[in-house]
Amino acid sequence: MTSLFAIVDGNNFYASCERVFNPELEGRPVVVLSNNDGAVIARSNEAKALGIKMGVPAFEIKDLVRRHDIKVLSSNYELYGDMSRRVVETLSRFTPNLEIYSIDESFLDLGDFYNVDLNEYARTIKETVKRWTGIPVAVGVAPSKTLAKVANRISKKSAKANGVLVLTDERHIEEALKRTEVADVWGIGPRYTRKLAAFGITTAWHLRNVTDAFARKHLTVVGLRTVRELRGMSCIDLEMVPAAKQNICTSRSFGKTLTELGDIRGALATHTVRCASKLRSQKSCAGVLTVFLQTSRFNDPGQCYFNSRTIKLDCPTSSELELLRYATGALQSIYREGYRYKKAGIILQDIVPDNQVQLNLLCSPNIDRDMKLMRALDSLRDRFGHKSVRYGVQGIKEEWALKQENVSPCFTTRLEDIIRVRS
DNA sequence: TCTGGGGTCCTAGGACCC
DNA sequence: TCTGGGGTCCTAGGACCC
Repeated sequence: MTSLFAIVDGNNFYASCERVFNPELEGRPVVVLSNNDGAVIARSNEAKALGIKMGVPAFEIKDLVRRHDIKVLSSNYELYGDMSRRVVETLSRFTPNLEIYSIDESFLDLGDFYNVDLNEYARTIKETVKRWTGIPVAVGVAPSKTLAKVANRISKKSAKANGVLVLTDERHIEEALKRTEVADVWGIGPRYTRKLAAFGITTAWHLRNVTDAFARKHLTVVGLRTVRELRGMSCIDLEMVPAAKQNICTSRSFGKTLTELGDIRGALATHTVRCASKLRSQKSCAGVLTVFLQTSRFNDPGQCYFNSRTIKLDCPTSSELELLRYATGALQSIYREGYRYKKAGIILQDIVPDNQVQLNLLCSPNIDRDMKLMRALDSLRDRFGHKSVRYGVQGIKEEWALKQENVSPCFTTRLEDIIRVRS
C-alpha cells in the first residue's frame, strides 16, 4: 500500500461553531435549524441522545425543547463559513495537499507518512485544531478515502478511539468493516441500501467481498469504485483545486407565502444578484438560465403549482443587469395569479470561463460598461456587505425575508456584531 | 401555521448523421 | 426501393454527497 488519506471532520459542526462563542451552550442539548427555522440540520451530542433526528421539522420537537431546555438556534452561515476557513487554515499547516470537501470536512493526502506514528500524528492534528479554532474534530486515516470515512465514523462512536482512528492493518480494517452498516458507507444511499439488502448485503464487509461484475451491474462504475476503495485500493483522488462549478443555483423558501408578483420579483432579483456574484467569483459566464417558482410541496393537490422557464441567452454573460432582465422576464411568464407561493430560484448553466466567451452579433453592446460596473459592485459588497448596494427591483421591504428567530451574532466577521457582543 | 439549499456523476434512450 | 450498422449529441431521470 502506498496511498494514505486522512479525513478531518468537525463534530456537529454548526453546533460546535455556536459553542465556541457561547460557553453557556456547553454540555446542553443544542440544535441548529435550516433556513426559515424549518428543520433540524445540526445537533449536539446531547440533542442526539434525546432522539432528535436529522431533518425533522422544528414544530415536531416543540415539546421536547420545552421539557429538556434545548437551545434552538437559527443557522448563521456567515459564522460557520468563517470558522470553516479557520479550520482549513490550521490543517494546511500539516500538509498543503489538502482537499476542502465540504464546509466541515477536509481530506489530507498523507502520501508516504507510513514511517511516522500515524496515531500520534492524527491526534496532534485533532488537538491543534481544537486549540487554534475551538472546534472539536475527528480524524480517520486509511489507504483510501472511503476507508478513511469509515475510520472517521468509528472514531467518533468508540470511547477508546476518542476521535482518532488509523486503519492500516488488515485485521483492523476487517473488524471495522464488519461493524459498519452498508448504509453508512460513503457512496451508498438509501436506494442502494435497499437493493443490496435484497442480496443479503448489509455490512461494509459484505460489500467489500462482492465481485467486480456484481458491483458494476447493480451499482454502476461509481459503486465499483466504492467496492475497490473498501478493499484498500485508492480510486478517488484528492482534488486540491476545486473545479469550476457547472451549475450555480440560488433559491430560498420565502419567510411567508407570497401571492403578489412584485414581492416574488424582489426575492428572485436578490437571488439573481447572489447567483451572478457566485458566477463571477469563479470567473465564469453563463449561457443558459432557468427560473422556477413553486407553492409548498405540502399543499393540497389543487393548490399546488410548479413551473420553470429555461432561456438560452444570446451571449454568455455574468452581468447582473442582463441576468436580471432575463430572469424577471422568465418569472413573468410562469407567474399565475391565485396561488400562495413558497419558493423561487434561479439556476445558471452552460457555464464557460469568462475569457472564452464567443462573441456574436447578438451580444450586448454594453459588455465593457457592465463589467466595469460589476467590478465596482463586487468591491463595494466585499467591503460593506452584500446588502450595501441594491437594485430598485429588489424592493426595500423584503416581504420574503427569511424567518430567523434566534440567530447568533457574526462573532468573527461583522464589526457591528462584535461591538454589540462586547458591550 | 410550520417540513433546507446546493451540488455531482452516470445511464438509457431518442434524434440525427453518414 | 430496399438493406445495416455505427457514431455523436442531447436530455431526462436516477443515484449520490454534505
